[in-house]
Amino acid sequence: MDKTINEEVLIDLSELFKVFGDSTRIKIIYTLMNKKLCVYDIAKSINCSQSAVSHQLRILKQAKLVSYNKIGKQIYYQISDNHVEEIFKKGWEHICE
Amino acid sequence: MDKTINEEVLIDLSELFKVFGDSTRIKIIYTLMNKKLCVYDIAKSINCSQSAVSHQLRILKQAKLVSYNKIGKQIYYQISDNHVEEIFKKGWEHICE
DNA sequence: AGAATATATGAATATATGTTCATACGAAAG
DNA sequence: CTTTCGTATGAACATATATTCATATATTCT
Repeated sequence: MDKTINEEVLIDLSELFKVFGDSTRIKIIYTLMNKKLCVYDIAKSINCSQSAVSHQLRILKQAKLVSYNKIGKQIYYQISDNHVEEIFKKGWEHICE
Repeated sequence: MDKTINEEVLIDLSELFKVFGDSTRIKIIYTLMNKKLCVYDIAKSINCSQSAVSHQLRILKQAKLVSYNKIGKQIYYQISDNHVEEIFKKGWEHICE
């Protein structure tokens, strides 16, 4: 393996997939597809504690898989770009075949 | 979230991505793209011990991401289907933009 | 059959990770 | 300005995971 060019990218890639590789986070991603939701609604939707969701949202934010904007007291989260949904869908296809 | 239909699939999906979410495994996948290799050559290629590679190959086999066939003493591994490369590439695109 | 080679496996260890609980922070409303 | 609501955060705990080391298994070659 060409260390200078690829190794670092491969590590980044594994870290990207690691973010998708948790059931809470993948549920959050799924829940946010095509809509914005605040933390409380995400938690309710995936039947998980507010705290756990908040922790996982932090990881999703750091990985730039979700973005957010504030409206009043609430913070609305959304999928940050199309790649996220594409990766999700490719995985989904693999599962469902 | 519709528990009866989707929750289980989402868990499966997270487990699929979890397999991609390790640097050793993603290196193995990358190394196997477009070619078959035996365990020793994989290990040499990604600069990792034979044992560690073997352990990770087991996980990749279980997830049906790689398949293999025996030739003499050696076992040649390969990517099991196109989805694997597509998922890899989608992630790669996300990283490199 | 015995030696050598290729791979797999189990136990042990260290590390990483996710959840819970308690609490802090910040904004809006009264 | 105090209370309330929504969210974030830190510590603690339990669990999961990856690697190493030693060894087992299996196949080929002499």
